[in-house]
Amino acid sequence: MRDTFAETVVDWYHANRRDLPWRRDGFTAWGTLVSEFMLQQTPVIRVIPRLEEWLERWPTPADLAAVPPGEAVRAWQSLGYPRRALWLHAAAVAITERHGGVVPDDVTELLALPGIGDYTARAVAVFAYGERHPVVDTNIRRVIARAVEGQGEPGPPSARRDLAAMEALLPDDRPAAAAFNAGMMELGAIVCVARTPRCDVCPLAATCAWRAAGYPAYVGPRKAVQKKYEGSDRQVRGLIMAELRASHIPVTAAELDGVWPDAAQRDRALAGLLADGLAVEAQGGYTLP
DNA sequence: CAATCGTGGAT
DNA sequence: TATCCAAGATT
Repeated sequence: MRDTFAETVVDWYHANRRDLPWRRDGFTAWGTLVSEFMLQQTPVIRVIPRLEEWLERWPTPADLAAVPPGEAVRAWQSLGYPRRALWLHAAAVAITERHGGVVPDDVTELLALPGIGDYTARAVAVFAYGERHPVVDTNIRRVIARAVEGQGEPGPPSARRDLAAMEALLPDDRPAAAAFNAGMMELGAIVCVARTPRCDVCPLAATCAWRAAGYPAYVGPRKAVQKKYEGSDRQVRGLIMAELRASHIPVTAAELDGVWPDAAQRDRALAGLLADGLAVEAQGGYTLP
């Protein structure tokens, strides 16, 4: 019985999917949108508690739109990349004002919202509304690179190529397409992982091109090495943001002097935060917006 | 296209 | 200890 590639993944997914909040019955499109924002570059395990707090406090886009953006940044806590909180708030405002408080199901309309790119727009359309689109995230890129292309790692991201590669595998049937998207992500997340793939339990092991070729080492262009975090501007921005989140009154410049010894770097970080709208000048100091 | 943007856990 | 990596988006 030769299942197709997609059928194999879908069957595996139905039998092995993790029980995650955004997969519960009755989970809203807004909840899906919030979860996808939080999951951008932040691991599932760290997202779950923040997501549940968030949706209890702001169960609809209008609820979030009604509070100052700084409240979103504060509730974001230490999920990282706090501009996402700002953009999520701005998206909630736009959804409330332009879409009657209903999260759009159309990819083009989703793409027009702040903080939503190729991945998030399709993830919301597919997982919240069951639309048929290819979804491509880092997991799916890795599974396709290995199982289909026979390479140990995906090449540099290219939205056009990556979406076309996923489209070529996508079932015609909408529910099957949604399950295939989710299944490919899940497979990449818990089996076909970056460091030590668990090929012994992989449903695609028998047909995997990379395995068949003897696991050749990746030869293509290496992804840029991530710069060291310790001592970086990112770290200083993070330290300043932690101060602002912790205080409900303006944080003075003198207080910020204590977060980092290098004044020039501190000033640069603060200027960046002000430019990004993550910090604003208040009487006698700085606060969240 | 490349650089920038947090944080924390795993190896 | 140092490096990698995580459901990306923007400029």
